[in-house]
Amino acid sequence: MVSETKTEPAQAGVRGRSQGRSQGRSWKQDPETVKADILNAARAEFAAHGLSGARISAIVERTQTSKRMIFYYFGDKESLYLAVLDQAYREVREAEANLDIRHLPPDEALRKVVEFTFDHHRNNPDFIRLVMIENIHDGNHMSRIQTLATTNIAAIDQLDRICRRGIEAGLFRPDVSPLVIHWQISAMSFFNVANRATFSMNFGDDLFAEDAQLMLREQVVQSISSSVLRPDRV
Amino acid sequence: MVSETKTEPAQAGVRGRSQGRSQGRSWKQDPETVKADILNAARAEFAAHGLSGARISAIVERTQTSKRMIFYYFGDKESLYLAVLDQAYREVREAEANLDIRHLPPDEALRKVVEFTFDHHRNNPDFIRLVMIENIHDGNHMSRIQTLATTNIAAIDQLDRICRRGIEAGLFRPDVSPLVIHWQISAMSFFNVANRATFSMNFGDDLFAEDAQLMLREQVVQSISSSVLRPDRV
DNA sequence: GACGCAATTAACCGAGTGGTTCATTCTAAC
DNA sequence: GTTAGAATGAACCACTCGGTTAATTGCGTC
Repeated sequence: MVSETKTEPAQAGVRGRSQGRSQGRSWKQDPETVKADILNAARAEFAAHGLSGARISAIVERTQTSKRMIFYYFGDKESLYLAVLDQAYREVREAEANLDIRHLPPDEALRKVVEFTFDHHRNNPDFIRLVMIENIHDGNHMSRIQTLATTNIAAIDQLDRICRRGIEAGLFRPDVSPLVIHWQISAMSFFNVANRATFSMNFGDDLFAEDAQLMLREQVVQSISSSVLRPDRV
Repeated sequence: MVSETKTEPAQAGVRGRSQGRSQGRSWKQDPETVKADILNAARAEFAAHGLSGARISAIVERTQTSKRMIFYYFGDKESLYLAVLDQAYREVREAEANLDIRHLPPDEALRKVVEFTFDHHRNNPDFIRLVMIENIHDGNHMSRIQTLATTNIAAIDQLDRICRRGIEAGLFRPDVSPLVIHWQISAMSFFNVANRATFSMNFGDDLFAEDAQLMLREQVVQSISSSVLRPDRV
């Protein structure tokens, strides 16, 4: 578990990069890489054990750096946690923005969004765990992140555009609410990852096999569709 | 936050009970009450701050007892957490068992189950938080609770009976899966409470006003219904 | 090539934490 | 009333953990 990493051939790329700007540096004095290294280690540790459960020493062990560096760059544990949370949200927003569905008909666009969200959550369990943890803390740290409330509305905007198009096309009910749709999509996609442990302990893990997951995803698509489509268009 | 509670008139009923058997005792030597008192305090503290975030001293403060008593009765922090979790699940199962829907037609019975779950989760945020916390710990403690896997299948059985009746009546699709239905109901009911903090920070708290919650609940009912009902019976 | 500052290291620290020791008090049984 | 054992209180303790101090090294600059 400690993994001495002595004479590791590939050097894990952390100290071996620096190709961006100051390339070819010998071995030290590389703040950006160190910061990124710390951030990644911290993300893993916080996601695994929560804010209070995470140990600075454990973060250090996941790192090529020393404990001193963590406080040097991030101040204290809570600020580090905040930085991790911020970065995680930033990445998710970025991924969302790269989903191009403007050319699709509304119902197919909606399906795409559902499938994307479902898959994305599955593929980013650490992000899910960070959100779980932040909810345990009643979102107290998140409130200190600016750029959140503003940019995260993009997800709603996307759905809003789909809904408008769907209504115009006479395909969707005229009273659909993008916010509610988003709530439903998130709920099932999130729960699927977040509550896997307790759910499968209670009811078995059949639903988490690959084929069952595909089936569940399709179930979510159907659920959302039927709340959105006009009764006569189902 | 500390609340000295000195000369509290009603004595909070903790030391004032003892009517069960050894009634009228003066002031001490009341193990069952003390244990229950500790358990309640611990539940609140663990639900508020998680396993590692919870402080024994904070639990003591929520109690009429001393720290010594906690370890005397429960051994260590983790065992206390386990006892809390166990009791919480027990209560939920009990509540579920009291929901009598055998006399209702299948579609109405299903609606009742959805509404019950949605409301129950809303009304028991501490339970939700405990489950969230346990999921952060990958269900490692829960696995030590016996009586779980066995008795919790009751929830599925209930749905299974409804589904069978629905299929027989030609009302439900013949391929409905009670497990999947349960997954969907749980997902939305759980998310609604668990992720309230982050969701409302991102998208506003409109959905959590009382009327909006009623609307959401109805939305869940509709969602579930449309996945279950035969297309020609919607 | 000395200066100055950023980056880094190693050792250290005090508060807070889970948990314990030991003596005392209560209660029931004889 | 004595006694045995459960229940309780007060003080105590070892140690973990977040955070710091102070000294050292790398490196661009004049």
